[in-house]
Amino acid sequence: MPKEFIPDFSKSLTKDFYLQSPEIVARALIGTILVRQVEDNETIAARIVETEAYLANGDLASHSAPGLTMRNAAMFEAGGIIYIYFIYGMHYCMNVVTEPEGIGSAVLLRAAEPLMGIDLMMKNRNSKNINTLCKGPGNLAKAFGFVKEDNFTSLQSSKLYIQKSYTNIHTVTAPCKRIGISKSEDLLLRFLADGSPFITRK
DNA sequence: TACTAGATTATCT
DNA sequence: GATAATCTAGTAT
Repeated sequence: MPKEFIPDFSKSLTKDFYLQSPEIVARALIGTILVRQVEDNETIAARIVETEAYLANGDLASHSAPGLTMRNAAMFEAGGIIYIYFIYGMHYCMNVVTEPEGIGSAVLLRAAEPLMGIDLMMKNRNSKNINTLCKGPGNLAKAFGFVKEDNFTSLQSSKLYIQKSYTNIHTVTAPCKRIGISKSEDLLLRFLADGSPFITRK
């Protein structure tokens, strides 16, 4: 960890950023910091080290592929909100919605490096291993305390935002195959912070 | 280190 | 009624 992280809402990513294509956003999010304020003024923050893009077109693995449904509605909103879904009967996953309204794309946050509120993350995860607190989309969402009620939440409020990175401690790897999908497997839409010990796997 | 099974339920066909 | 953008613990190698 290079230096202490200081949350600063004025450095949060703007609406325009989220209106870009999911591939651009997924790559650019590596190294940025997800910040969430919880009730008693405690702050949870973690540096994003792994993302996957889910496209509006030609991507059968995307939840948006079958068109608008009850579940994926958040993906069809304008970029800059989050899409939370429940999977395998027990896990939530957290996505950043991208592109303008009606398109249907998002970026799945798969792993992050805990920076602040680590005690709270440990409590949420019921684990003391800092290396795995936010490793994997289900774990990341759990560490941050995301639940289905957080679906559609804006990323442009002081309660929840993504802050620009202030150092480039990692380079972003060339895109590779996404994890855990059975359709459109060959699309290279997964981005990693090179050499980070917090990513799910090489 | 590598693979496998089991947990468990909202959502869509 | 089948499936799923997962995780963990267990057993095998």
